[in-house]
Amino acid sequence: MEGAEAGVSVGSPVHDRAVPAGSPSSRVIVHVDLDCFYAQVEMISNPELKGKPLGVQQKYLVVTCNYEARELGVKKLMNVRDAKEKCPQLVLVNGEDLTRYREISYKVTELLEEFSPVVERLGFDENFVDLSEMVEKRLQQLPSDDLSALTVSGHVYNNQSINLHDVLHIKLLVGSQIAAEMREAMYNQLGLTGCAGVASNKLLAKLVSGIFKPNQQTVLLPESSQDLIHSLKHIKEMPGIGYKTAKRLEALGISSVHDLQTFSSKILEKELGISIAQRIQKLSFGEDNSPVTPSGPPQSFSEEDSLKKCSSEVEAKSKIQELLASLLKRVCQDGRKPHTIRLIIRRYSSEKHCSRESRQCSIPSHIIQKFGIGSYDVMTPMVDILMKLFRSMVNVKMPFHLTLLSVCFCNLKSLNTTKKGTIDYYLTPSLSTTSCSGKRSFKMKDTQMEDF
DNA sequence: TGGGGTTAT
DNA sequence: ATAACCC
Repeated sequence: MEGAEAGVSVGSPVHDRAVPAGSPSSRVIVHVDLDCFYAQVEMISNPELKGKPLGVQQKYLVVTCNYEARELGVKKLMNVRDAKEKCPQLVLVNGEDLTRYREISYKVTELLEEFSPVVERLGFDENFVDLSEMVEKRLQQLPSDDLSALTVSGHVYNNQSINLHDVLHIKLLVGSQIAAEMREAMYNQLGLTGCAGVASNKLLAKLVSGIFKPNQQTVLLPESSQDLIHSLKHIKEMPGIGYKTAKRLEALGISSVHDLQTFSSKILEKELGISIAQRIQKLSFGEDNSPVTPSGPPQSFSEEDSLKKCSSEVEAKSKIQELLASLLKRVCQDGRKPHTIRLIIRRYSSEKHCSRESRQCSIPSHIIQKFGIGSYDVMTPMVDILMKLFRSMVNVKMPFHLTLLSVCFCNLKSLNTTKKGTIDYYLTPSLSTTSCSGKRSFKMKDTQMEDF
């Protein structure tokens, strides 16, 4: 029954709405969430840290910490001074350089992609995987009447009992087994522990993954989804409802999930716009039809540094050079070439919610060509471009006070899709030179094969 | 609040 | 280019 529903409807849009949407083909989604990821990476790098309360520090904040530290009262995003006061034995490591975290983060995503290619990253430490197809295959290969041998892996939300005659229960149960295999693989191959949540959509999978917390997993059966969403004490805890939307909802007298469920749709649409209103009101019922969108390689690379005070052009230039140098290494390893560069600043302001300003421009093609090679200095012309962007935002003849500088490369294009068939393509240095440790793997090879 | 990311407008 | 969201 699922295969027939997957087809694209040929009806008019009007009919698509009137018809019950071709019935909601049931999905099995897993949300995988690593335990205090940065702290885990640090303990792998330096095993002597294991067993001690450990915090990862960025500037004056403890951005994350291990469970030993949490038991002693340290919280995420806690001020270093407060953390040291609460927990004088706290060991701190600097986590401002994200390189190792980023590398291991992508190893986790790649490991999950081996189970099913449909993996969506959320930050460095969370992934969604659509297990629907895998579950179908496993059920088809099951010896006919052997359902009674199936067992759930991990916890069942609410301790709800499983009905082996209910096909949705069976699918989710198989999903829980795959989730356990994923966590086993993460531990055996990468030494990482994490939680998993299995449910029929991303919202519910994410919410249920946090129910049993370090290194455990939970499956949500459909009959308990209302209990799960009503366990949220405030709508701000609903993924997809952020700070701004929560404030606007509160102004309307909406603070609980139940408030949002029962609020007038018409008024909500008028207040928030039809798009946000309809999306978040569906979320309040636990409904989320958003697909698991494969993340693939990153869309952008950026490096930023927050500063106490940057008030001269010379200071800015030297920071920008640092940021750019790191970015160039990353871009070189990636193998793709950025066609756009952006400079972002944050100006000091007493209490206004610190917003950022940015200016971007395309990178001249003669510079793009030079990205892979070491013989030509790409720093100098890029710094010149960035300083022009800088002066277009900051009047350097007037006093200024910046608290953040950031450089972003985006609009990344693969070598083999840009101007293929031109002489440039065959002469592109980074495919033949040794200056760049070509970290490109089979994905690039696939597209190259298609091209030839 | 750090140092990242994404999508929508 | 900004604003919202996520971690």
